[in-house]
Amino acid sequence: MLDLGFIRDNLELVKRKLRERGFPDILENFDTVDRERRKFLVEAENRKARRNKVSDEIAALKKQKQDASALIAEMKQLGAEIQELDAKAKAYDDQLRELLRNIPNVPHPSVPVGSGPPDNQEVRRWGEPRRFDFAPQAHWDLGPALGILDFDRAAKIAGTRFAVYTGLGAKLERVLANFMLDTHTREHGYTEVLPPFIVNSASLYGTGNLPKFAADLFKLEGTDYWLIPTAEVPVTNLYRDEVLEAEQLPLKLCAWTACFRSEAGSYGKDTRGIIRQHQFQKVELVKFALPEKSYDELESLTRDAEVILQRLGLPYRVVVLCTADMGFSSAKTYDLEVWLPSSGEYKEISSCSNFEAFQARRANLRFRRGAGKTEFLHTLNGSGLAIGRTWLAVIENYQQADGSVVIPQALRPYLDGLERLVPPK
RNA sequence: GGAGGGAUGGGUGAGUGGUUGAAACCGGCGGUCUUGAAAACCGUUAGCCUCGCAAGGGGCUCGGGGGUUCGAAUCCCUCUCCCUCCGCCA
Repeated sequence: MLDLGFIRDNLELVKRKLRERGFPDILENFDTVDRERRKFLVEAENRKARRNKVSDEIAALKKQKQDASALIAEMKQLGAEIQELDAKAKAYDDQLRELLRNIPNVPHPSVPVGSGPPDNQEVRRWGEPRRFDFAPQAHWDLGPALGILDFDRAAKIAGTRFAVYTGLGAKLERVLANFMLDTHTREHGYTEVLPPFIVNSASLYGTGNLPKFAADLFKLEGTDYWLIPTAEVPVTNLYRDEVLEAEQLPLKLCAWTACFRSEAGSYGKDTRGIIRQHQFQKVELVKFALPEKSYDELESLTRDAEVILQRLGLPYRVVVLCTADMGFSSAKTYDLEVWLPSSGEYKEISSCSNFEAFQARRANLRFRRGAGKTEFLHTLNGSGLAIGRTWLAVIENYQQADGSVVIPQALRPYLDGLERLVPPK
């Protein structure tokens, strides 16, 4: 949510920024609704001031056992007027809130203006894609051949866009989570959190997933419970409606969770393999930061996520998303894209964003400097990393001509020294 | 799932229709005293919206929403959450 006063004072600027994001008409009614709301509000409040004053007079008269019926009759009339004006003010207020809830964040000035993914800009590259002297296989062939991935039975027990990991495949998934969590908690100063995988709708409003993106989520029938699409939702909402001390910031949390996404509207996209699943696991990094520090924190959070790819020896690049490709709540986003030899391209494996005060306003996340006034803090998060996509990146990048997969050095201590996955005879 | 009890400011906790936006205590902040600190004492200490160039007004908020009333923290309805007991259960 944007600040109401900010929109009012910078209407043309905000309109231009939102046009760049692909929301050209969203503020069309803002000025009218804002003015009407305040008009009725002021009229109602003037009458309420009168009512409060007279109520005291009535109380005083009653105390002295004097007649107050004339005043009471007048107030009855006034009360009716107030009710009417309140209703009008509320109607415009509801309209304004609805409007505010549906306005995306304003991009940071450093974000490239663009109209789609081709306008994203590469920031840096790490690692050299390996040269294969054979045709590298895709993970959806390698995995089943190694006996560590089973799509057919997943389709039977659940449906499409699900996978079953078996044997060392399941263990590799588990071990990747441990490796990531250990790195972030031991070396990067994050505190581990294990939140619920189910949240209420208020939490989803807080992060900006609702009301606009309900179709992307799984809802539990007949309840106000939703499966989380990312740990960002429960973890960002941890301190909802609370006031933190400035000294606590930046507060750095990391969480392993399963994530659930309906993937409505992605038909035909990434249909093979485990790239796009209804359920996947992710280690998420979340920061609560001082406003003046949040862009430094975005850089360091992105670096924290990159370290995982570097330790695993997976080539990647960092891309800054253009205005049209950013998520609804974000002011600036870096995507980390890992090299996939089977498709010969870089594929998103992490998304690191600064939301500035956008989520903080929605979730009422504040802090205080000393005895000063409360301020909204800034929230950030990024995948560190998506585990399923890391799993397949390891399998594909480390595959050998004989169908085996070499285990990256960094993971071997987690796998009892195992050096290689070998297909069964 | 059944029965009962509760939700008040940063915290504990008074308050059952009319200067109670809210006592008291604790905590926080400022000050007096002190070589310094502690103690003691004094003062101060919510948020949001809105009018105004400002100074300064006004409105709303006692878990959320609705209602009764001239007037609601106080009465009614409803929802949410928490606690206790019973049942069930990893």
